[in-house]
This record gives sequence, structure tokens and C-alpha cells, in this order.
Amino acid sequence: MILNERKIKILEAIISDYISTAEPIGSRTIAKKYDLGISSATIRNEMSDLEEMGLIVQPHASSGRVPSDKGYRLYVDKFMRQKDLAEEQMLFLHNMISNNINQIDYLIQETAKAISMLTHYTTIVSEPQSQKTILKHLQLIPLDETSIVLVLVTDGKIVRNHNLQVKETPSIDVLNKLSNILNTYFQGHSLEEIDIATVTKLKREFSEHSELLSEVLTSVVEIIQSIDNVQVFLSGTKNILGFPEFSDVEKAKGIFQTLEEKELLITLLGNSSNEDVQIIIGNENSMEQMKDCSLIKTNYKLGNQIYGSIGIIGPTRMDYSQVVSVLRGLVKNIDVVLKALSSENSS
Amino acid sequence: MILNERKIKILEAIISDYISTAEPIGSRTIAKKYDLGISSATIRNEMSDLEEMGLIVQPHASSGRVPSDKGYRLYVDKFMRQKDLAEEQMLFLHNMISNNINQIDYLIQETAKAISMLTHYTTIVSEPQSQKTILKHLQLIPLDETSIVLVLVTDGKIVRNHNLQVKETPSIDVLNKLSNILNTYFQGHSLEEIDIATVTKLKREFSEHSELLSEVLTSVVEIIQSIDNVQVFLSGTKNILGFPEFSDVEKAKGIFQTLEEKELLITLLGNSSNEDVQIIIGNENSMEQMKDCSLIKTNYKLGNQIYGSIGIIGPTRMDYSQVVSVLRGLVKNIDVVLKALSSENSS
DNA sequence: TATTAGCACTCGACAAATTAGAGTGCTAAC
DNA sequence: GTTAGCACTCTAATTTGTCGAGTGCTAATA
Repeated sequence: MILNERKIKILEAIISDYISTAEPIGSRTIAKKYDLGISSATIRNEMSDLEEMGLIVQPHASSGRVPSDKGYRLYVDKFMRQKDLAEEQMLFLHNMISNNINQIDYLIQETAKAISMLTHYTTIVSEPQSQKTILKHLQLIPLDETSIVLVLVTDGKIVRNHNLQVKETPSIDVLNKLSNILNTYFQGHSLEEIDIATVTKLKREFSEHSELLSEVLTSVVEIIQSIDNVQVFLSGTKNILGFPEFSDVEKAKGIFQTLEEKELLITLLGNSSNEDVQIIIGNENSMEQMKDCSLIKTNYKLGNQIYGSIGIIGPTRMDYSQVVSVLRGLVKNIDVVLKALSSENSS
Repeated sequence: MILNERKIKILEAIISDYISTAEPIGSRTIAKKYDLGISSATIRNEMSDLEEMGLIVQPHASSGRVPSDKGYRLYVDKFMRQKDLAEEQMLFLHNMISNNINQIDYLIQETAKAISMLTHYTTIVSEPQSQKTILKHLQLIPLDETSIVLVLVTDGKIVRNHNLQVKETPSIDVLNKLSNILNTYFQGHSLEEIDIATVTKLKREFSEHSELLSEVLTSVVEIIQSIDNVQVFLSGTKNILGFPEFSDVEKAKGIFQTLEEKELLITLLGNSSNEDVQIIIGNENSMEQMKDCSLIKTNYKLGNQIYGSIGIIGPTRMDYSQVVSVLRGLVKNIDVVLKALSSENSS
């Protein structure tokens, strides 16, 4: 069956109406509300075709139609028009980013808040991480009599602390000396390069503080492993409860369960380095509890090869077009702020 | 009116029944279910008295009775029996604590998870902070061409990073030198002592790196101010939806709204240094949205004068006795683990 | 041939009526 | 002081009826 202009118009009418009302929509309503120049009977015939094509469904016989996942998919892929974000929203994002660009963890927290505020959906933001993290600096700091903090800085501006227990905390001078040794060996190397082989070699060369060094090295390896353990921030979970499709408490519970598990969120966001906006509609998501939700996600770039992800979750009837605009606006503003920063520095 | 033995038994029956069923309970049910040796008519008379005393209420005429906030309060203060935590639960907590005692932020995160798992209520844990934080160490670390990380360690084992922007990042040697200066001046001083006066004095003495020093000092002050900005972890929010009293989505939304605001959570946990378990029932809480909830909270001690708080939120009919046991068990285990650690070190 | 008007039919949402059940308070008897 | 019994009340659940929105089909129309 051919999808002619008229069918598309009707499908768009159904989708746009359903997005705003969450109520099934019938032929008469379309005829009245949208000026398509055809009667409800004709619309009825066309709707029957659309249903046959699997683009819309009837929740129950003799009710109006509702877009199917396939219908949304077609709309999103082919007919969705992109709106540009309003000036003031762009400004809002710009300010939010500029104010937090130096504190990555605040930035992602505030980003989550801002996006959930703008879209009224639930927002997940993952901490940016480099595809190939390079160590920039290591520093040991005394914590108390028996513990040291190892601070590690990567080129992705990620700063991580890790406590390590020792028999007795050495003096600051010793710690500084040790930090220097670590730096000369590790600085500029990617995380993958710091493997058991290098570590054993280092241990052999420095037998002086060998016991301490050995403990420190173990910690370095641990941090490096845990650096994949990205932080994830969530905002706007309560919005979920505002949608009629989740007034069934059981459904809402399933979603909250997923949102509470950091690992699931990370799986959800995935780890593609695709820079464009991706849309996952309803059943396309492999997680059972998420089959009534859609997820719109994108990756943002915070520097050379440093990517984080941001995802927005809502009911399948979410306002795809608006969310895509907001995400594109966000990514664009991050770029703008970063460019402004780097040109400022080079001047 | 006198609250005799029999009235107390009936009140306890009502409370314990309501805690588990969430259904109003009538005189006949009590007579059948609880072997009090009196007829339903007598129970009826007694219940009438209990209602007059404000300890129970009828949700509507000719329904069973439900405990009032005042009823719970009386029960909690006078009649609640404390159960001891089961061996395996103690062990579970002990292991959780030992595994995380060296990483404070993990510890509080895992604690939130563990407690919400054990109680099935929502758990809030705030990062421990000292009543009178003393600086132990400051360290400047290069981040990139124009930013430095200032790492600050307190005697409360709190480690905080703060980025600061500079015109040009100095060499590591300069940073180390500066770190040393900062340490000689600030080490061992409490946060309150580091005020504008000290800072200005320091600035005057060291005019050499004055501009840099000035920026660093501003940051130090900023961190010190933000150190009150404690982290808070939440777990088990989804449990809220499991309780019939919150199947009204609007009520649930109000609570979620509160839980999403960190500031509100901190207000909720308060900042008393009282070490015993406190119970706030329904309307006793000043927040409007929380008037259908009870909050059970306690402070835990992680060292000399270092306290964090932990709070558990549930419906007013929550199982006070169980929650108190779990909290006491947790606090006890923290003590045990800390003692074990310190004796291990001194040996 | 495509479109439309008309009609019978279906189904869910809603309201009103009915019923069953749990609970109460009161009174009189024990 | 306690209890059995009874009339009464109120809610929750069920039933019944009505309305409206929607459908599919058919026959007439442009």
C-alpha cells in the first residue's frame, strides 16, 4: 500500500494530537480539528489503511486510534520537522554551561536539571570520559596516620581520588618524591599502557620504598579500572508521575526501578560515539520495563575524544521534535562555550 | 481518662495490625484476631475511649479505626519493644561497612542502599562532616594550561577538589612550593580560623606570586564555604510507590519533589548532634508534603566529632520498631569496625 | 473511481441504583 | 463491668442504564 500525501497528513495529525492529549483520536475529531478538506468518512478509510500498515492501532474496538511505535518511527525518520530553540532557551543553556564549565561534576548535574526543566521529561547525564584517557598527573596526599589519598588527573580533566591504606603514612617529603617518580613514569601515557608489565618493571627499579610503592601501584591500577565507573546524574524523575500513561503505579514502579540502578542507566545510554541524536522508541528498547518509554540520546563532546552521553526518557508519545531541538541546542552551546574559552586562552 | 492495661493492648493491636495491612481495623476483627479475652462490644467501648483521647481516628463514620499521629507517638515513646537485629543482618551490615570504610563516599552510598534494602523504605544518608573541621593538608595540582585543582583534606577525612582558573598554570615546582606555604599556614587550623584577616595577612607577606596566591586563596575560601555543602545519597525511592497510602499519584509526586531537592533533604535530616534515634511522625514534620510520612533518623559518628546523618522515610504506619533496630544495628557496626581498625593500627 | 452521507453497531466512560459487609453506638440483660 | 443484640450508617463493589465517540459498511453522488 502506498503512503500518499494525505495519509501522511492524517498520521501527523494523529501523532501531534496524541502527543498533546494522550487520548485516542477518531476520524470525526480529525475532520473537525484539522482542516484537511476531506470528510470524516474518507479519513476513516485512510485510517483503516494506516492501521493495516501498522502505523496506528486501536486500544480497543470502537475507540479512536493511537500511533504505534512503528508510526512514531516513521514520523521521526521522515516527517518530523526540526524547530530551532527559542533565543531565551539558548541563552539559558549558554549561561548554565559557562557557569559550570570548570567544574565537570557540577556541569553535568546542572545540565541534567536544566534539560529536565526545559523538556519536562526525565534526564540522565553521564560524566564525560575519554576514549583513550591519558594520565596528566598523579599526586599522593597524606590523609591520616594510615591512609593516603591518591589523586589522579587525566587529560579529560577528570580528577579522581582513591584512598589507600598503608602501615604508616610517610612524611610529605617522601610522598612528594614518590609522586614525582610516578609522574615521570606515567605522565602522558594512556591508561591501557599502564599494565602489569610496566608496573612490575617499576617495582623492580625502585626497591627502596618497595612496599609502599607496591601498595600505591596497586591503587593506581584500581583507579584506572574504576575510571570506567562513570558517574551518572538524574533529574526530573518525578515528571514520570505526571504522565497519564504512568498513573498505573505498577508501570511507574518498573521505571523507577530502572532509574535507580546506575548500571542500567549506563546500559541505557550505551557507549556509541555517534555524535548525532538517536531515538529509541518503545519496544525498540530491549529492556522490558522501558517498553512504554522512548529514549532520546546524544553524545556531547567536551574536548578531544572526550565524550559523555545525555538521555531523555518520556512516554512513547513524547514530543520528539522539541526534545531533539533542546539536545541539539545543548550540544551546540557546549561547543560555543568551549570555543570561546580556547580562543580566550590563545589570545 | 486513664489509659489502663487493656486500652494499651487494644491500641497496640490496632497499630500492629494497621502497620501490616494498611486497612482500618474494627472491634470485631480485634476480638477475633487478638486473643484479649474480651468481647467485641467491650473493645468497642474501649475504642470509643481511645478515640476520645485522640489516639485513634475513624477515616469515616462506620469504618474501623486507624492510629493517629498521637497514637503512634505514644506507642513509640512508651510501648514499643526493641527487637535485636538478626545475626545475618548484623553480619551483612558489618561486611558492607568494612568493605567501604576507606572510601567515605562509597560508604555512604552503600549504606543508603543497604538500609533501604533491609527496611524497604526510602533511605537518605548525608556525608559525615566535622563540627569543627580542621585542615590537614592542601595540595595544588595542575589540570591543564589554565586550570589548577586544589585538593583539600580535613581531619574528617573529607577530600574535596576545586578547580580554579588562572592566566597560566605554573610549573609543578611552583605549585608544590605554594602548596607548602599554604600548608605551613593553614595546617591544623579550623575552618573558622581561616577568615579574611588571615588571608589578607598572608597576601601581604607573599607578594612574589601574589596574583596566583590571591586566586588560590579565594578558592580556598570558596571550598571552605562549600564544605558545608554536604553530599546526600538516596536509595529506595521507588519503595514509596509500593505503599497504598501513596497510590494516589499526586501525593507520591509531592514526596518525590521533596526527595529530588537536596536542600530539602538536608533540612529534613537537620543538624542535631544528638546521637540517639529520633522519630518524627506525620504532622510533627513541618514540611507540608511530608505530613503523611514519618521520618526516623539518627546521627552516626565516624571519628572524633565527625557526624553524618541517616534518615528513613516511610508512611506514618511504618514499622518503627524494625527501623530503629536496623539503625541501631548500623551505628553499632560502624563503631565496631572503627574500633577494630584503630586497634589494628596501634598494634 | 474516489468521495461522502447515512446508518447500524460496538464499546468504554459515567452516573444512578442496589446490595453486601463491616463497623458503630446504644440499650437492656447478665 | 461486661456482653448480646439490634438498628443504623457508610463504603465498596456490583449492576444497570445511558450517552457519546468511534467504527465499518453500503449506497448514493460528483
